Amino acid sequence: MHLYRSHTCGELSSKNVGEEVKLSGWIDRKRDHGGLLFIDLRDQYGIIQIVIDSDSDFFHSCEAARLESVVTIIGKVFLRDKELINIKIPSGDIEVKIDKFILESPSDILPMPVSGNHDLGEELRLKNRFLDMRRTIVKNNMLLRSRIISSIRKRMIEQGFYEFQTPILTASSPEGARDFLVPSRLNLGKFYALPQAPQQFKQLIMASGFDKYFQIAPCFRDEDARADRSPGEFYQLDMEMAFVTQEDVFETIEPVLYGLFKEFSNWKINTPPFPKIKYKDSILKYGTDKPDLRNPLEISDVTKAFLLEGVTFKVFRDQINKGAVVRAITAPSAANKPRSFFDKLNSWAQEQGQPGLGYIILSDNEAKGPIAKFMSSNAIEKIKVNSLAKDGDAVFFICNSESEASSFAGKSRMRIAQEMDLIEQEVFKFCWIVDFPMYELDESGNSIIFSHNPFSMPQGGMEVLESKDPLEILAWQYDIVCNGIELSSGAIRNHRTDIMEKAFNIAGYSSNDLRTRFGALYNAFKYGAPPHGGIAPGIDRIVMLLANEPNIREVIMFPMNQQAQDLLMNAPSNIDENQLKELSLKINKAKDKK
RNA sequence: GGGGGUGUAGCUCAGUUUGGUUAGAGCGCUGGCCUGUCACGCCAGAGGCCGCGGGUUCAAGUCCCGUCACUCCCGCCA
Repeated sequence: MHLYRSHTCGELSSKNVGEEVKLSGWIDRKRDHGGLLFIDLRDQYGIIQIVIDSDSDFFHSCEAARLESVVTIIGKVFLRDKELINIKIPSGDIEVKIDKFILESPSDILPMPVSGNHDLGEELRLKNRFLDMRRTIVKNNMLLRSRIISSIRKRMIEQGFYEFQTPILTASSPEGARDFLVPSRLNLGKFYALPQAPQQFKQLIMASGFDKYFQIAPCFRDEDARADRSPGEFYQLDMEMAFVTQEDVFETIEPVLYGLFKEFSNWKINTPPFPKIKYKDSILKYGTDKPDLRNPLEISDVTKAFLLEGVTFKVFRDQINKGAVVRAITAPSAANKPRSFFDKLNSWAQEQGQPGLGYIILSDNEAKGPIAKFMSSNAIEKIKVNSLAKDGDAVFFICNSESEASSFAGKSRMRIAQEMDLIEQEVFKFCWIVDFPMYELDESGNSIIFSHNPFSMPQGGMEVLESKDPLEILAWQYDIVCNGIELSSGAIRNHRTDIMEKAFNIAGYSSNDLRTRFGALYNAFKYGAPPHGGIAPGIDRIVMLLANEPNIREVIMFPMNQQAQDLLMNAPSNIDENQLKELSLKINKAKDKK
C-alpha cells in the first residue's frame, strides 16, 4: 500500500464498500461523543466521515488531534444505515471505520476558522492565505482560474496562435502608468523596469514575422488598487495578429470569450457578433465608455427643449447659456412611484455633490413634479420625443457641462435602474466600444495629447493626420466591455514610421523624441513591418466575472493588499545595507516605519 | 494626495445614538460528561491596552481633538 493513501477523500463512494483504504488529509471537523468520535477528513477533492469507537487503540490520539492537523488513516469503508445518510456531502452514504491512525503534522490553534463559510477580515485572510485557500470557496476560485487559463490556451492554440514569453526585466517606458524599477548590479546606476504590458514586445514579434502571438502575460503597474484592479501585478491574455483589420481581431477573440464564458457559466451570454458602440454614442447614451448593458435605461440629450419659448426654468437655462447641456433618463412606468422614490434619488444626487436630480412625472397626459410648472407643453412634447418617454413614465434631468453631465447621468442611470430593480440578472452582456478619439486636450485645455494608445493607427492614416482637426480624428482603437467592466483595450497598430512620426508630432513630440523613447519599435518598423493589431483581455477580471466575485483579490492566489503589501511574505521589505552597497544605492528619505 | 466606512476576546460581532455597577454573545481554545453525529449536545473555565495618543468629565468602549491600520471610492491606471 502507498505510504500515504490508496484513495483521495473525494473519490470514495458506495462502490468502495468493504475495501480497506488508506486516506490522508486535514481534520475538517470533529464530533466527539465520548464513546464514539467522528472526524470529517478533507483533501482537495472532498470530505469523508471517519468513525472511531472508544475501544480503538487510537481513540485518544484522535480525540486529541486538533482541527486542521494532517493525518493518515487506514480503515474499512462501510455503507451507512439509511437513517444515518448525510445528503449534504457526496460521500454521505458511506463512512470509514478506523483501524490505524497516524498524526502526520499537528496543527496549532488556528488564527482563523477553516471549516464552514465565515466572513473574515481580509487582512487576516491574506496573512494566513494558506489557511484561507483551504476553504471551499477560495479553493474553488483558484481551481476555476486554472481551468479558465487552460481553456484559454487551448482555444488560442486551436486558432493557430503561438504562445511566446517576453522579458520581465525590460526598459522603463515613458508613457502610461508608473513603472516598477529594478536596479542593475552589472550596470550601476541603471534600472530595469517591469513591463506594464508586453505591448512593444508583441509588436516586435509581429515585426519578426510571427503571424499570431499570444501569452498569459504578467503585467506590472505601480498604481493604486481598486476592487477590480489588482495592486502591482495582474495577468492579461495578450494577443497580436499580423495582416488584420479591426473586424478580424473581433472575429478572432469573440469566439474565445464567448466559448470560455459558455464553458464556465450557466448564465446567458449575448451571442457574437457583440454589439459595437461608438465611443461618442456610449458617452451620450450610457455616460461612460464601459456601459453595463444589463441596464435597459438610456440617456438622451434634451438641452434644446429647455430653450423653447414658454419654458421659464431659469436654473437650467442660465447654465445652458454658459455652455451646459441637459441629459435625460426615462424611468419607465415610474409615474406611480411614491414621492419618497424621487426624494431618495434627489438626496442621493446631493450626496454625490450635485445640486439635485430634477424630474417630471408624465401622468394622465400631463406633466407633474416640481419643475413641470416651468415647462411649456411643446417642451414636454420635445422631451418625450427625445427621451422616448410616454405617459406613465418619469424623466430625470441632469444639467451640467458636457463631461460632468455625461458622467453623472451615467451614475444616475445605474442608480435609477438599481432602485427600480431593472438590472437583468444572471446574464453576461458583452459589447465593443469603437472609434475612440486619437487625441484629446490635456487638463489645461491648451495642448493636444494622445487620448489612449499612441501606437494606434489613426482612421484614415496619413491623409487624415495632415488634413483634419486632431480632435476630430478617430483611432482604430477599441475596448471590450462586459457588464460594465472593461476587460480590455486593443487597437490596430500604427506600423508606418512616417505616420508614427506625424502622429507624435501632433501630440508635441519631435521625431527625435519618438526615436529615443520608442527606438526599438521605430527601428524595427523601418525594415518592413506588417500591418497588425491585437487586444489583451484581463485574465483576473474574466475569472472575477465567471466566479461572480465582487473583488479581484478573490481570484488571485497571493494578492497584495490595497497598499500593495504582501502580508504573507512581508513585501516590500527593508533591504540589507550590503545589498544596497552592491547596487550603489542609498536610501535618501527613509520613512520611519517598520 | 483627497473623501466615506470600519477598528471591542484567537475569529465573527453586540454594546457607542442618550457617558454611570464587575464590558457581553456565538464560534474556537482548556477541563469534564456523552455510542450515531454531521454547524453533535450538555456542564465548567481561561481568554480584553475596547487600534494608539491626548483632552473634557466626579466618571469615557461611549463625547471632543489628533494619529495609525484595514477597506470602498475619487485622483491615477498611455
